[in-house]
Amino acid sequence: MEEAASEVNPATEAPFSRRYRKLLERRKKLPVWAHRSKFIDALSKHQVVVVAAPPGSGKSTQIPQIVIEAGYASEGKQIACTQPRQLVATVLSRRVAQEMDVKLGEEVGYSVLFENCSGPKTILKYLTDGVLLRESMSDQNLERYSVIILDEVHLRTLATDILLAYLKNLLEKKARFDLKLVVMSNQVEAKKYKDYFKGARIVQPLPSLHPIEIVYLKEPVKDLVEAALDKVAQSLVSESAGDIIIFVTGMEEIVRCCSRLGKLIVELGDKIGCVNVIPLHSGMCLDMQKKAFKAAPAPTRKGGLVGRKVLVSTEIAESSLSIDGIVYTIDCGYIKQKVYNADLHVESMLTLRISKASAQRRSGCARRSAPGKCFRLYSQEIFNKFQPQDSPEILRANLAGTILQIKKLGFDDLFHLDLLDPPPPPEAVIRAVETLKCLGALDDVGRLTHSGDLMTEFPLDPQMSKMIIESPKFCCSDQILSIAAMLSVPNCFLAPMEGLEAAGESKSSFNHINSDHLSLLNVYHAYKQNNGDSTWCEKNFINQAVLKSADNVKEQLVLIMHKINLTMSSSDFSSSNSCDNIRKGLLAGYFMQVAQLDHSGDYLTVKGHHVVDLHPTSCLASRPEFVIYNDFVLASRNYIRIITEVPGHWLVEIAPHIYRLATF
DNA sequence: CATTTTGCA
Repeated sequence: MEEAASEVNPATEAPFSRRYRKLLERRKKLPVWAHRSKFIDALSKHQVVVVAAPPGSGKSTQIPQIVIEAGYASEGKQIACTQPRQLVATVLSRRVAQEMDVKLGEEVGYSVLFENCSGPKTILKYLTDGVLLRESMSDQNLERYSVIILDEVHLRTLATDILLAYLKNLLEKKARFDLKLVVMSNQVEAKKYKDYFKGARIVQPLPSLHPIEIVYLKEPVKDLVEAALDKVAQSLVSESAGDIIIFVTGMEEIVRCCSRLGKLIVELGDKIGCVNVIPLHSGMCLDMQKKAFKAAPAPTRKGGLVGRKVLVSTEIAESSLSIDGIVYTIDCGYIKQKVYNADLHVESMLTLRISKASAQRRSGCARRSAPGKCFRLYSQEIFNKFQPQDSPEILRANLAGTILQIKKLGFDDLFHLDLLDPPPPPEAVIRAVETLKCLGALDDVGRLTHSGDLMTEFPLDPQMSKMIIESPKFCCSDQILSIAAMLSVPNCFLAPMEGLEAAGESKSSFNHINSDHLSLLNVYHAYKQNNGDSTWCEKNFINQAVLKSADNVKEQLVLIMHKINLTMSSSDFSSSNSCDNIRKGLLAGYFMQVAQLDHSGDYLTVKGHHVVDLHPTSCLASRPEFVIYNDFVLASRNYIRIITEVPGHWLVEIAPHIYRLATF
């Protein structure tokens, strides 16, 4: 339906404060606003508008503002603006709240609400695509929103792909005449989204970019961290002022890079001004991450050398994070990704080449405030061989959790959704359905069971959700929730270069005789007993930020338990059979991830018959006949990681549909 | 003996 344009309040009638109106006046002078009226016009005539934006055009803050200004926040409905990353969402929230004269409301999970200053009405909400997808499970028509803005759609997270298909279906079956959808992607991919949503209109804002100079290496280098440091030194000493961002692949490189940087800065002495080195990765709490947005240090004395900020970051800073002041980007050209192989039923971490699009986003970080410079630690020839776009996550992910969500959303399977690209290979889907059937989430004909329905309430892997909903049967809900929380945050053990030995000792003090899961629980309990004390964490080489978030996760999981009326039945951890019960609880979810000791002394996974080894970090003292494992890591050898010993007869007891007496 | 990206509540 083409709704009447009269429903849209003209901007002038909107009850915005004087400060906000002034801001609008100023914004209208920026290039992107030259297309303001065109955008509003498109929005009033079309249900779907695709914004084909060059990076750095400021669309993530400006488009929502234009939408609000055009009066689409009326009638008690909200406007959702999704971002692929939580960090981006919260930072943008703050920024927009500051720019518009708007109160920052409560922070709910990962989303932030705004209140229009003239009244209590909620008008804009930044959230991640995953959260919006979860919301649609309980609010099938997404009735609470009048406009949904999907940002950075071209990054193609699993949630984005499913959301796109879901929203497309919602519009096509005409469930929401009044819903407006704004899809924001990069310029290259925009047409694809226009064609996907029939009748969509493309709007193209102008970039507000400074030029960027790109420098390639002529020869390949041995050590990327050293090569990066070389470029940092060069930028610090001989290039003009401006902050630096270094993209590396992982935590280990970040730690190494930061410590080398520290030394480098000392060596350079008074040739340079004050330098702040800021690591940026997911194992840091939000507050620490937000430090990245603080301005570089001021010169130590008047007329002294200008201070600089050096960010050492993973992927997390790559998309739409416009950190002001960055002038230099150093890009290693690699990314770490989890890739799932459905045939082998194995997930592995791979260090892969980035795409051209990704390389462009990385270099784009450096051109927000001034002309920038990007050092690429690879040659032009190598760049030419990069894939043009990022690989969609849906093609390389374990789909079990997604299929479960899709069932909950009321679709028979993935193939009934009109996906943007050809669907993932049938093997991947079959594997996922098989897994869900084993877990009892789907019945023989593939319908969602009661148990499966409960599982969809948890934002976790199906095995983990299963483990949780089964936990009351083994009187260990509290402990299982703690373990689930510990498993869903990054590794909490610190291993600094200096003090590696002490760190190892401290780690083994938490060891449980036959279970890494229980060792993790020991860490959690010790952390709680010490009230999260930071000196305790430091002394024990525990990453406080990680434990903090584990604690937070656990709290959320407890809330979900209450919400779905599952009783938190747990016995005291010190009771004699408590450890056995917890291990049974683990098995109730992870019975498909079992490995058995072979005659030859190797472990074989029960599913898939892969030869594996216990990961060297495991605390298991012996080599028991049966172990359950949390994950399967493909590295120099096949390792299973986070392991718990289980007696063979438990398998038959707890998963009789998989293990029969005859087998053992 | 080998250490892992990001996303959810």
